[in-house]
Amino acid sequence: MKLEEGRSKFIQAWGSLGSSWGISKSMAQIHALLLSHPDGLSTDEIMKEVQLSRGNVNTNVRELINWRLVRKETVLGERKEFFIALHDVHSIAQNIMEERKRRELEPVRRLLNELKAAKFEGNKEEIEHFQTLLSDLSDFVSQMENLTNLMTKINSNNYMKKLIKAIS
Amino acid sequence: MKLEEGRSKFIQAWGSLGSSWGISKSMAQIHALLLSHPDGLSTDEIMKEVQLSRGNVNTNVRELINWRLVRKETVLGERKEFFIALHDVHSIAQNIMEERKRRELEPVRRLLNELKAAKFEGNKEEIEHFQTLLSDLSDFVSQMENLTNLMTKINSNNYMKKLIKAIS
DNA sequence: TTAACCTTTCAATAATTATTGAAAGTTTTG
DNA sequence: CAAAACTTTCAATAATTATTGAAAGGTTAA
Repeated sequence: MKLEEGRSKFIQAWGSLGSSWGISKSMAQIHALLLSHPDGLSTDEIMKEVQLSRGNVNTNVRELINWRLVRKETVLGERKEFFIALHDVHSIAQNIMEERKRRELEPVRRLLNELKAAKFEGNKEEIEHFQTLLSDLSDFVSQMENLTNLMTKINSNNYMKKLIKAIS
Repeated sequence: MKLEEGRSKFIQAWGSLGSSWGISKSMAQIHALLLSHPDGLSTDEIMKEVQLSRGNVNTNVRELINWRLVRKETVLGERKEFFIALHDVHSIAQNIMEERKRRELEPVRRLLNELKAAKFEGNKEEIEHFQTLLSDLSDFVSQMENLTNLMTKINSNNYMKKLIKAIS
């Protein structure tokens, strides 16, 4: 298989997988493209390679920067900006986990805290069941947060990585 | 606050949070409703409570059953079916993780395996970079899988839960 | 200062995904 | 068997989300 063909396959497939990750196809494609080009690409190069509009590339590259998966770089003597993917897979994993925590867990936490603070009136048993539910869900959220933190630890500590694998 | 008000707030909010979890609003609302009713509800009761069409309720309840978050039950002497949520939060967490693993990780694994098996022709350095990328991403996927397994372990073992919390 | 070059914004449009509701299907009951 | 009670399906429609591209905004170079 030609390398170009492999890369292209990767980019296309990564794009469609993006949707199951809650990420837009364009964003995932651009990410895949940049991951496969160690030296970074300019907006126009990205547009050409993945066949997307300038606005789309601009938006999604900035979103990738928000996720800390891509950084902007300027080359001496060049006017335009180049975008370079973070290539270390542990950092990628960590940034994705952190962003997902922020987007998925924090809003839940906020809701649960609000409801846990309320004083309810009504049928005693029903109230109790509802409050148990809230408290259980809180535990769940905490557990997910712990797991995220644990992943950070794993990344920075190879010994711990082996420990985890061993007990898993 | 009236209990009914709290529940309703919970159901509405859970619904909008659903989208950040990659779950449709209706599915999340129905799930929240069933979580707050220990004895289960019938299709018509769900329709009434969350104001959704029969078709929508049917589809999403069945999706919740696929996720193993809800089970169907028939009551002696009643013709209709009742839907009961899984109320144990550890099992809920585990089923969600497993479903997400299946949806999010497995397709990536398939793609990576396919590409890793290919023999590429082209610039040597570029090929090497691309293959390193593939292999790194494989490691990432494995790590996520290990984390999922770890969570299962945590759930079945309270001592391990404390261990994780301690080292996190 | 102005032209060239590049980035950003955003209203319009397209694509995707969710929802409805009526019709068809299924099972139970009399 | 037919009617009643319920569930499932699915084409049509609505709602949401992604994408375009042209115009506006910046910045640098001549």
